[in-house]
Amino acid sequence: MKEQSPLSKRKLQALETRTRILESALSRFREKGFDQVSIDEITSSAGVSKGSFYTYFQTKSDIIIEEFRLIDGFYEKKEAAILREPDAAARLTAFTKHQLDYIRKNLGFRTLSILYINQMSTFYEQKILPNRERTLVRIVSRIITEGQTVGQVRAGDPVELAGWMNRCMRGFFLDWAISKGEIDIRKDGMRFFSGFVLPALTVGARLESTKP
Amino acid sequence: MKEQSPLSKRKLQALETRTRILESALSRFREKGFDQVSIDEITSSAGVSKGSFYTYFQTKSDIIIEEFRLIDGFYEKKEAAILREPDAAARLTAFTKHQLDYIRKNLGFRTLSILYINQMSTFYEQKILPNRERTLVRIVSRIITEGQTVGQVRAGDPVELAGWMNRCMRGFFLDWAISKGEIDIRKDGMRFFSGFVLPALTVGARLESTKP
DNA sequence: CAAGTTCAATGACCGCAGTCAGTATAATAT
DNA sequence: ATATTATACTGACTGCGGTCATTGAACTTG
Repeated sequence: MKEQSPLSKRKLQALETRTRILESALSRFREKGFDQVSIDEITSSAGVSKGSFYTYFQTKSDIIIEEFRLIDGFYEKKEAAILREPDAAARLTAFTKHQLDYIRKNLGFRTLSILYINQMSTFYEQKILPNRERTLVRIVSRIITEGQTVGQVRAGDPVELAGWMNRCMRGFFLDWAISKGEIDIRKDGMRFFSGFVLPALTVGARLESTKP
Repeated sequence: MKEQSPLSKRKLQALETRTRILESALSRFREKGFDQVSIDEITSSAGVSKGSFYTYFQTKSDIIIEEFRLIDGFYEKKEAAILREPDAAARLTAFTKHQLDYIRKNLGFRTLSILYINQMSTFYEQKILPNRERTLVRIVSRIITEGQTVGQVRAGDPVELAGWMNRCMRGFFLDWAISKGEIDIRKDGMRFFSGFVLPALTVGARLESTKP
């Protein structure tokens, strides 16, 4: 019998094993927290050996990376709603609101910390944070480009500006992670964005001087 | 009895032990790198037991924190030179140049990574990064205050603005750490500062629109 | 079919950060 | 002086992330 599927029995089993490990890990992380779950626990619960974990993931925290990829899908779903906003400033603000909400509700500062630590530690790898290919940069640079054509956004390479805005927000997320969630991510995050980041981008919102 | 000499024999020995551990650790870190040096190596070289390490430091990376405190002294030494610059923009630029230089030459991205990881991991805290008491914030907020009185800097709470500027730069340092030093800290750092952060602060440097 | 090759899977093993019950000794009380 | 308390210090021990030589099952080749 000719197998149409590109997945041979071997590949299928491998994928199955990988999925078992991934789901075992994620469900346990959610239940007890990353630090409270050992690789041995993950693998024995998944019914595989410890070594198998390392055929599919390079470090324990790589599991978290997997979950983080979902955020791009989230942005894509919100894109249409964001572009419905009337001007560039409102669009960027809406984007940031969605971002803060997603991170607060779906990631949390612990997961974010693990992500940052992973990105700084591992060498071989998947730099997902300052990656220009990401949906995040795509959407923001699109808003910027369109804003420039109608004179709402300052001049400059849209991709670079999007990266810079993104970087500033990353600074905020780092502060949030360090504060262990003590900072109010929505309130302080939006205040920082509206009060500092957005003015660096938009032309309309003139910076006021204290001297007339 | 309340009265106590700060130099009792006991305290002296304790301080001596602490110093021995600290210096053994720092010299070995510089020689072989943080990850390549074990606590056992540090303590046996210092002629003390492993347990002693943990009477003076809570984690291995706490040693790094110690070194990081020196940066405040560096800023203090540069303060006068920075304030010799003619206007707020030049002062903030000079400050940032010094900061980038110090971090590049004296810390490096590996040490910075360890610092960030430490700050995100440890709970019993010494939050030295987003700390409003730090020299960094003091100097920058002073520049901002003075800049506001002569109409060069936008309105707003100087301490908050200094914290925000600082936060943006922290976003850059995080990117630098993640990139493993691939980013050119001076070139890209100054471009980011001059092109994005400074315009968010100053009134003089008007943001240009592409539409006239 | 058998012989050879690939690679998923194994689990004993290692190195190391961090712990803690116990010891030694300085400071203080009697 | 002796007893008591405080604390610097010890090092065997634990738990866990990560490694790797080996095994055997799924594939390929002849």
